[in-house]
Amino acid sequence: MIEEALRAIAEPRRRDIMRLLHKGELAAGEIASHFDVTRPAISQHLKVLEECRLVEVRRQGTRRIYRARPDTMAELRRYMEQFWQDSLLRLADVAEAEEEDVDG
Amino acid sequence: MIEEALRAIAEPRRRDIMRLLHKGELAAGEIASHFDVTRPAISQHLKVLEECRLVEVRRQGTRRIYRARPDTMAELRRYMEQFWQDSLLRLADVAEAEEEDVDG
DNA sequence: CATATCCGTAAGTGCTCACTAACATAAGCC
DNA sequence: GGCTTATGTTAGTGAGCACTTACGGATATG
Repeated sequence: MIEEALRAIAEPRRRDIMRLLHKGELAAGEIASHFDVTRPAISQHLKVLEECRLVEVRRQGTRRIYRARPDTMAELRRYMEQFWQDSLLRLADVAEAEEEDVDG
Repeated sequence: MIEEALRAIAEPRRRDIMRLLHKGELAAGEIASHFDVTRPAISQHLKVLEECRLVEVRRQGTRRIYRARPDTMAELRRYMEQFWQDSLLRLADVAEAEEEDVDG
């Protein structure tokens, strides 16, 4: 699930959509009006974002209001933080070890 | 460039490769031996990771030693942090505003 | 009910990509 | 120069995906 969220976020257009929603909730048509692609294309992106729980929808008359889900955003952030730590901290250790090799 | 790095990282197999390299540098064959896919598949992943500067290579005889690049990792991390902030902080504001709406 | 609005869905298309199998390249060893 | 080792590259394949066009469904309005 978090896997899907990461792949969803890796797509530029979907990040753009998320950035829009960070300013507040918007109807599907309002979101689509910000882009050059057709409305169905945005609708499909919204479906992907909804399925990985990065956004949620509520209906208001004929309109569908989308909003970002901070909980999933935070979850994804923690996942990435874990990845950075498994990376940067250990790489720092590696760098130190290599310096010792050079010095010794 | 940072775009490509994010897309590269979004692929599970490439994250697995990066996690291996976080423990220290490895030859291409050593990396491949950790996975069930063929060696060329790993070689192509390594090429992608190298092109977006997430890893770097050095040659040692017939072997090619790969290591992670902390600078690009850090750059990507900053990029994502920016994204989270454009997200979580603002969404917190939105939540407060909505609570006020409810209360008021 | 008829119409307009807002929006999702289905079908089709072209592109990207992860993977495999086969070949090519480069360095060490006899 | 042959032979082995280690690895990259090429061609081909199947799947996924972003996009468009055409259609369907649900809700307000007369």
